[in-house]
Amino acid sequence: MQKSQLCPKFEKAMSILSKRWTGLVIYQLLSGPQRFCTIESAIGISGRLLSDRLKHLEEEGIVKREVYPETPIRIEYSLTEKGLALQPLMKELEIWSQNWVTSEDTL
Amino acid sequence: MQKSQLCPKFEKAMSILSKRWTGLVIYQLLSGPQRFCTIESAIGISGRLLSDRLKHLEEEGIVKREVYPETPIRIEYSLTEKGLALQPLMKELEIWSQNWVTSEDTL
DNA sequence: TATACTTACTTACGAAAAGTAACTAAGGTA
DNA sequence: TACCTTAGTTACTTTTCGTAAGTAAGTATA
Repeated sequence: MQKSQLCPKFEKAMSILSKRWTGLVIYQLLSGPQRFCTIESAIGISGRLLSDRLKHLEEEGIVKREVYPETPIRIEYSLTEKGLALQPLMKELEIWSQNWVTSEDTL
Repeated sequence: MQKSQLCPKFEKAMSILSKRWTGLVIYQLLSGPQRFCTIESAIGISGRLLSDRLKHLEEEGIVKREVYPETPIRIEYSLTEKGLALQPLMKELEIWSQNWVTSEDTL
């Protein structure tokens, strides 16, 4: 097996998107900043994995985390400029899914 | 944990793209029909997983497989219309990666 | 005839990641 | 003190991945 011949930047971008749940987390955050439990129930991910994904997306500079010391505590996750820049891509995926994914596909 | 509130078609589309390697396989096939071993070395995937991914993409109607009984045998994989329709999305990912992925990110 | 070569896979198996559920920590409330 | 809320973490099982070796079909070579 050989090393890939692809552009490393593209490969990196794809590796972020092709990790399970990360795409959906980003998509969900495109509708605005929100807290942990909101994302959790919106996309149906478990706390264990959401915690992991948010941590990685923060490290990648795609998501930022802000703490509001209210009662009960509020921690909001939102997209950085880098994260928001994925909007056109998500739009294309919406278009493709509407045009090509049938209702039988979703069963 | 609750069920997701997202559009099922979009979720399905994302599930295809967020399975490891599928995005790269589709991207690679955008440059034209090609055989198993070409894809294998171009993106650095193992035969075991490439076989699995091509089978699934065929089931999804994104990839088609054609056998040419030459010597040695030639089996070509190419994108269907549904697969080709992912080109704009891949273009957006290229743009994003060029704008936002740094060379340090790729280390 | 037997051995080897090519492509396109498949099988076996240990390692890594994901899924589920229960648990913890911090802060406030009854 | 006991309990509630959010935001996680831990423990454990199941699924998926990665690596390497093996198989099958069809030539070609010694």
